[in-house]
Amino acid sequence: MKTAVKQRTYQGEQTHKEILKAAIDIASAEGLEGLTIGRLAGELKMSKSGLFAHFGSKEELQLATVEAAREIFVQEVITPSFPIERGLPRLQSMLEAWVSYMEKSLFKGGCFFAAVSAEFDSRPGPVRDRIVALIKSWLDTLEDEVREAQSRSQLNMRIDPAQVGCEVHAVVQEANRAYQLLRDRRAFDRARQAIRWAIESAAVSVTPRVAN
Amino acid sequence: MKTAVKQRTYQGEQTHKEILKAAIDIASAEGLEGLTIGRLAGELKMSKSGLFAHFGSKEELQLATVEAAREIFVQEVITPSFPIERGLPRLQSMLEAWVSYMEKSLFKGGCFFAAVSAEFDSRPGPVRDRIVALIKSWLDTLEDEVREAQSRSQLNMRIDPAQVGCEVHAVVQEANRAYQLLRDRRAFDRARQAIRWAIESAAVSVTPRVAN
DNA sequence: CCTACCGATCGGTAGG
DNA sequence: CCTACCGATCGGTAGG
Repeated sequence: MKTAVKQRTYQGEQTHKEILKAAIDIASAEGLEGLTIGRLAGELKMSKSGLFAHFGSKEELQLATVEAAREIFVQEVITPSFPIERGLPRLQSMLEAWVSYMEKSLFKGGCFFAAVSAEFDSRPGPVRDRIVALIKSWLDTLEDEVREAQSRSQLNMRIDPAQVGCEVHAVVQEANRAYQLLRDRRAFDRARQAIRWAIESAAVSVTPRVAN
Repeated sequence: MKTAVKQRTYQGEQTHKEILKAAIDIASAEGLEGLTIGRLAGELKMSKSGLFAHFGSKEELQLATVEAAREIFVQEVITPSFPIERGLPRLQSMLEAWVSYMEKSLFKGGCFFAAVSAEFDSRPGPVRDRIVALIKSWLDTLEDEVREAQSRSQLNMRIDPAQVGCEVHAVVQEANRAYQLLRDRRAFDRARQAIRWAIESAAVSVTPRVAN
């Protein structure tokens, strides 16, 4: 009896995970609104209401999908950089992990957060609020590591940490867009190059972009 | 009789323009799929089928909306820079016009092309094809002006024009995203600053980002 | 430009 | 987890 219950709970959890994996894939390509319950049920060969039972509403499904995507992002991009020394080394490590993660094209539609942040930037509600908070927090993490690099004399004290954070964020996002739209894989190395220049030009002693 | 016909044609054209103006506004905020015929008809206080008569299908409406948005972009960003001397001056003029155009927030959801390119990057079809072609053409325009600046000895011959084109494109897109998502108006000046640095570090004689 | 429809699909519920 | 529904809305059509 006890085993059966446990079995069912384990099965339920597995199903839950499978649903969210498929949901991230669909949402990265067609958005969190394009993620309809019927579409998702069809993909998983489940009934609509069977799937629906796992979540109370479409909004709850969207929020759970955002959370699942967040966990993968943290695991792929942030956690591997924890052992790295703080300051410039960790900043570079996180940025390289981020570019690699995009280059691997883990999800059908590329970066999940790039897709859904554009989709929800004008749709008020808890889903937008959560997406905004996560992106803000990632920008803060980058900015903070720039500040740490300054305090360790790895970057010039006179540059604005927010400015450098935004610049590196910008070029990585551009790589995702260029790849998704133009299918140009050179976009990833361009992002790496742009990151190097953004960091070098903020260094304590500036190295020119090209030899003159 | 003839006047009446002309009148009706003129009226029809006016209505057509009004529809597309509203369509761009809705699509910039809620996407070209969120632009439903019922929603658009409601906004314009027309019947669904009355509005539908102007276009043969939803796809035709989407394509017409993309074209209308393109015309506004050309008029706001590209045309004003035609009188400017080619090379670095024209490049800077186009980029400043682009940032200003975003800062003005002409449409409800910010940059139309930022919104719909993210939405359609995984939806094959003529709408995606058209959006991709327009974005490709804008990137080519920027890259071409970098090349012109090189041939006029305003930028270093050893830098890659595509790299600089992508970088400036990236930082302007980042400004739109940051403003739409975080409502931080400093994003526009950060974009201007990032453009200056991208250009300065590609100049014939490099100026450091900060005085050392 | 309108009214009056069509089948399909949406999010969601009842009941098991 | 299922079948069998609900009202609302979707893109689109007929006929005027």
